[in-house]
Amino acid sequence: MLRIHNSLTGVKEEFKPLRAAEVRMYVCGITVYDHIHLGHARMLTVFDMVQRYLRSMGFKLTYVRNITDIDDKIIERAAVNGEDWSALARRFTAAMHEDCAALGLAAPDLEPRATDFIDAIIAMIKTLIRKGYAYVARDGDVMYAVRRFAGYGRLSGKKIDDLQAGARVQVDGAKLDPLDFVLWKSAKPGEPAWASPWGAGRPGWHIECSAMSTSLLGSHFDVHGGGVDLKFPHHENEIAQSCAACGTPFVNVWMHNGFVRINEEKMSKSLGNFSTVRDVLATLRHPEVLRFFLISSHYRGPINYSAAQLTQADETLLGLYRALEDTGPGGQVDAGALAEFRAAMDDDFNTPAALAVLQGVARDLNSAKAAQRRDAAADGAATLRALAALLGILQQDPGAYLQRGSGAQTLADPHVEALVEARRGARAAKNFAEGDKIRDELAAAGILIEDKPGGVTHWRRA
RNA sequence: GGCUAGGUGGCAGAAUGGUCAUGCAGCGGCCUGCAAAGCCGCGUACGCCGGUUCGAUUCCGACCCUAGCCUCCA
Repeated sequence: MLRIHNSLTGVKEEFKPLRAAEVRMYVCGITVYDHIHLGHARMLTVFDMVQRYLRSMGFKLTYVRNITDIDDKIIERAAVNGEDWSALARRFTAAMHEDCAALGLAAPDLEPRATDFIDAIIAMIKTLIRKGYAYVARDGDVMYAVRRFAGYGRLSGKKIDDLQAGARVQVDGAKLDPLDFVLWKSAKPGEPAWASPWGAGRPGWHIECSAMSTSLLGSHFDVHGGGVDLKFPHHENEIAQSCAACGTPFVNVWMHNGFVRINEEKMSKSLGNFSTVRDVLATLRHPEVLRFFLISSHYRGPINYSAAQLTQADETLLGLYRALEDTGPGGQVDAGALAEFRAAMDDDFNTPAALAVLQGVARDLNSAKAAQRRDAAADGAATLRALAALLGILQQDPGAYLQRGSGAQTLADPHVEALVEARRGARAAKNFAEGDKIRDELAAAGILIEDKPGGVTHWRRA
């Protein structure tokens, strides 16, 4: 039985999809005006993990993750670059897809772009106006009247009066209430614009997600996810829009992943303390190290990013790959380990606990290998690979993975092989001094030697 | 100021009212020509103060500290 923490109620609940054996999930994606950073990578990886696990449970999943390809930031950045805004959006969409592929993320089933849903957005705004939830302000923008929606603040646990008392929200003369938010922005000269009943303009950010999610998944669906920073106001506003326009409940389960922090501070574009995915990946032995780091703690908690943390993730992953080394295909998946693993994942996607199960399997596998119990080793390897597949890790060839290295390589593979062979010859002749000298040379070049039973020597990069 | 999530051993990070998390690093042992890897073993961790309880890291209350949201942000 899968239990998921629902941000709407604040507790873990048994997960029951609206339609039997079918799950509809929407996740707020990226605004494409720059390269994605580690914070985005966490969100993408978390919901990739969720997606894989739901599918492994046998659910027919429709996973929708949008792309915001029209936004103030995009327009500003394009102006700075002297670039066409849509060209810039396309460029960073392509870059994001490259990064996602590098991270080993399965593509969502649908990846709608806001600019392809202008008609649906306009239709939704018309409905909101007709039903009295929205109004045209005197500057021509269309605003949502927050006080008309009774449930406003339920998701974020905020009360409208508290929000106003403390925050000193910037008062915009065109708004009837300071908390009202924009649904349609009238275009200023030179800005991208679409025709609408309220004149040329573009959609506000919040309405995009309401229009795309309800268009593709229906007015009432199972799961909606995103980073915690979207809880308020973005997701609160989505609820207000979708419920008011459709007249139905909107989402059953809200999931929010925690932040990536750096020096105990949120990593974000506005603070300027972000590391892009591609920069970080360039320092790693394999993108899987980043994925492993991201799933090493529970998705709802914060994680603190540092190079030392990535090194630790690298070391741990290395150990798991070592266990898989010299194990062939075949073998039976251990039902007990699988059940333990699923129990961990069923508890609100407890990936750290699931990883602990993997470690236990790896230990047994190592013992079996040491004792030359070939069948047990094959079963252990099959189990380890099968469980890890559900998390999207340990699917590379172990030997190749271990030889990859994470820094600049000082010695090419053929040279390494030649030295390893020379050392083998020296040792066979009991010339240990020479053999150790070669091993020291290799170590100085970042190559580590491991002698296996039967005169076999493995090498790997530090 | 309002609201939310946290404070676990050297580090990372789970669970849990009384028995093991797990990993990395460290120490001892086995194995090895020596290593490495692996296996076995070891370290009396739960922010502070009260309360409930036979017993609390785990429940309740106060306090301290950290992060986040209240403006764009995954």
